[in-house]
Amino acid sequence: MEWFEQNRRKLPWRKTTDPYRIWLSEIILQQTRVQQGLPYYQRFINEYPTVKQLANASQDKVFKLWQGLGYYRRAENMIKTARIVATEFNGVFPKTSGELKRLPGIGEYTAAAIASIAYNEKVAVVDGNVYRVLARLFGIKSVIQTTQSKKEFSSVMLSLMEDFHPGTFNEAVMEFGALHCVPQNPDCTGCIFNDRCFASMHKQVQELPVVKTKKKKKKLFIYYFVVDWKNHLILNQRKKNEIWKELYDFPSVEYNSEQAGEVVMKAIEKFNFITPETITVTTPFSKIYKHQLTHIDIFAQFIRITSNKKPRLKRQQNLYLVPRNKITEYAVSRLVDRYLDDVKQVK
DNA sequence: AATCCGGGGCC
DNA sequence: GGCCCAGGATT
Repeated sequence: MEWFEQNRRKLPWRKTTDPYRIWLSEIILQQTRVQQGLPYYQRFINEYPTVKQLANASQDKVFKLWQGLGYYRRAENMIKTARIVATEFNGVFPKTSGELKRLPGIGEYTAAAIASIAYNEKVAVVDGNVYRVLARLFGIKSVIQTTQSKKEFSSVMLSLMEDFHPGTFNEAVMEFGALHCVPQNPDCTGCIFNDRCFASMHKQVQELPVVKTKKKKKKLFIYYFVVDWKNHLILNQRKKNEIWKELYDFPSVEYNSEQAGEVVMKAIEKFNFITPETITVTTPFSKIYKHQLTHIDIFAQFIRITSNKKPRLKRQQNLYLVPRNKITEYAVSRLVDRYLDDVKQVK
């Protein structure tokens, strides 16, 4: 707690106990570094200072503001929760971790964070920082991210919390993990726990915490069709339970292996909104864009198609004919954003 | 309990 | 190129 007092970063959500702002910061910071989330937090607070204003926002605007942050289900659940709080709770977030956890996008960690920071409830947070700091300090060798170890670390946190302010104590452990007890090459000789840290004394800093072995990455090959009709492009909103849910991209075909050009050309016929006789396909295709996600390596190629007949779009296909100069109003993945940057005449 | 979901920065 | 981040929902 003394270390935290002296070393804490000045972060905007630390200037307030407003549950809305605490909640917003926690949603943004799920699996996201503070430095990456910071500008997004500022933009959301500027645009939507209260939960009711966020609840009244359109999904498209919220997703555009969220663009580039990843894990887009967070944005979807964030809107849901904002609307529930605005309508069912009259704009006031529930005051216990148990009730908070029932809201979409709020799990054990986030419920504990909000309840302890905004409402002084004595509950412990367990995040990546907590796992690392406690595992090293006390030599806890349980494999993290199992239901059992989550409870174990939570109980250790509670035994340490004593009568400190719960929210401040939770933040202190996380901040210590984020700034000092970092994953790689921490400064153990300059550490306040130097004389009693299990990992440091037993030279197991690199081995702790014990993490599950990672699964092998899959590969995904996406061939995008950029269909142009009279300065309009066809956008596709991804709706299924797949990557980039709710974001916009172009009609595409996806494979788990690289495909020959003829196969891709043949695939165009499956799109019933254009007819092969009235289109011109520009060759060669674009360069291959490599895009790395946590669990997939994506290889994408963009194929420009000019149509001299108006595409027939059905609403249920989630396809939209959009004027070129309006494309920037739609939230897209970083992959598509990168492509649009490369061909600015489209953007 | 296992699996899926983004993007970025650091070493 | 691997690691991991103020995790949650679904299966």
